[in-house]
Amino acid sequence: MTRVLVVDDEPQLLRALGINLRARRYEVTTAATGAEALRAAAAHPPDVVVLDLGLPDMDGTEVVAGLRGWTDVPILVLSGRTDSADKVDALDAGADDYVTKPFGMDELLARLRAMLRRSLGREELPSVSFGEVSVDLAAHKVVRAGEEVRLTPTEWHLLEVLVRNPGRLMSQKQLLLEVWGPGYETARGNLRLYMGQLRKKLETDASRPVHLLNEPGMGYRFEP
Amino acid sequence: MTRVLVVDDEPQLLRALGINLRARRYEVTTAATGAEALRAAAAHPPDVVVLDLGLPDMDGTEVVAGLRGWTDVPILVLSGRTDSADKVDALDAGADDYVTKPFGMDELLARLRAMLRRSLGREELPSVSFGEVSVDLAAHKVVRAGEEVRLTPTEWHLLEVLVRNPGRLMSQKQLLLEVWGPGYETARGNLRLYMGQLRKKLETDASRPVHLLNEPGMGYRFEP
DNA sequence: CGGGCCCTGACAACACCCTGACAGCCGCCG
DNA sequence: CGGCGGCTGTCAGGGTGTTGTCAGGGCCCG
Repeated sequence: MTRVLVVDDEPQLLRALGINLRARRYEVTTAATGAEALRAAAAHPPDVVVLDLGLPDMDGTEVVAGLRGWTDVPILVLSGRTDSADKVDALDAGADDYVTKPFGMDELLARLRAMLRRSLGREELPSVSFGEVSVDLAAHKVVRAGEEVRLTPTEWHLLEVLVRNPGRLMSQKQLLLEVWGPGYETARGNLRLYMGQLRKKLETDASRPVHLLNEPGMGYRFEP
Repeated sequence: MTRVLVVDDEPQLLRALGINLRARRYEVTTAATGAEALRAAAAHPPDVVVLDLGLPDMDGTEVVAGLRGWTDVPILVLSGRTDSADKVDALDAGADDYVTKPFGMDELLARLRAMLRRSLGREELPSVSFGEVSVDLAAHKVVRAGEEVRLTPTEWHLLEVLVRNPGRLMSQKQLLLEVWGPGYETARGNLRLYMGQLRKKLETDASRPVHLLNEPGMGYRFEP
């Protein structure tokens, strides 16, 4: 879930933002001062920060600078001041967007979506690790104990389906349908063969698998 | 130099923006219609787009969608409409920022800087090296063991796509689509041919490639 | 006309996929 | 207790598709 840190000293606004964000299924944490905001961000790195410039303890641009010192998290600045110079200062300090109060909640949410699209949109690493093996779904790469493992297309496809459903039991029919397509639901021998290949290439002891498990009569399960 | 594409149908505004941007050492190209903007962006990919929503030939969000179909270039939208719904539509269509007219030039420039900080920061790779070869993406130049290597346009295009995705497996369809465009998805023989040319020109032993690798049945991978 | 450049077709070598067969394991039943 | 059938893991062989490479022809441009 996407985590938003909202920094504002007005309880009203804080509450309104919290309600709206939570209703959109964001995870919201709040801070009322700059110092608190920096602590909260460090303790629990957010995916995006909404920051009111008018804080009681420190200047808004200082907060921006304090965050920028160690993180690239997108920062959306709220301010009551329409002065152009303030906007320029905040943006040049490292903020990503600047919205003046009063603002429409739907516009704010749209701007948040636009920012998140940029930072998360570059897809967070769909990389799964188990034992001495790590699977990078984006790069189509499998590394075991530092060395790259070569997989054939079918092996990869099967592994991908299993890894995308960690801990879940996948019936043979499901796996055959997903990897081989309709018409191969009966080729159970095939599945055994490729599961064996994967075990040989990925398990430390192929004869005693730990991650690629079989449930007799039911199907197979990937356990991270 | 940073390249800005400014799309607006008001000659005045176009001139004002052009003067201010060029004074800040941006490289500016302009377009007065949506169709022209799409052509210009395709011919000469910009680093950032400033787009007026009020164009004579097409709706602004269509232009955004047309760009988003193939590029992640940051888009800053200008509009005379302060209506909140318009902002939401444009941002959700894929725009990154929305500024209402009239606007302060310094604010616009600060917003441009903020957008460029994000996208260029992420872009990196002006030059990539592997083995005895170095590829300068900006200058369109390839040097091998100190000597310049001559590449044909298609060879270069293919190499560029591979180098921009280091370590990642690129499917044949992806490569064909990116290099030859839609309609050539089936011309797999072509891809083999040009991959061979690149290997012959860049690999030390073309028959035993180390950096331009094939994964049978899946695609090709560039390994630095 | 000559020179690049791009595309097509052909072929050998290779990698991959499927099939069939067999042994081990387990639970069931005679 | 022993035989039996179902399920699983493993191995080897033949068929099929893919890849690398070469040669040849069309196109554009100087």
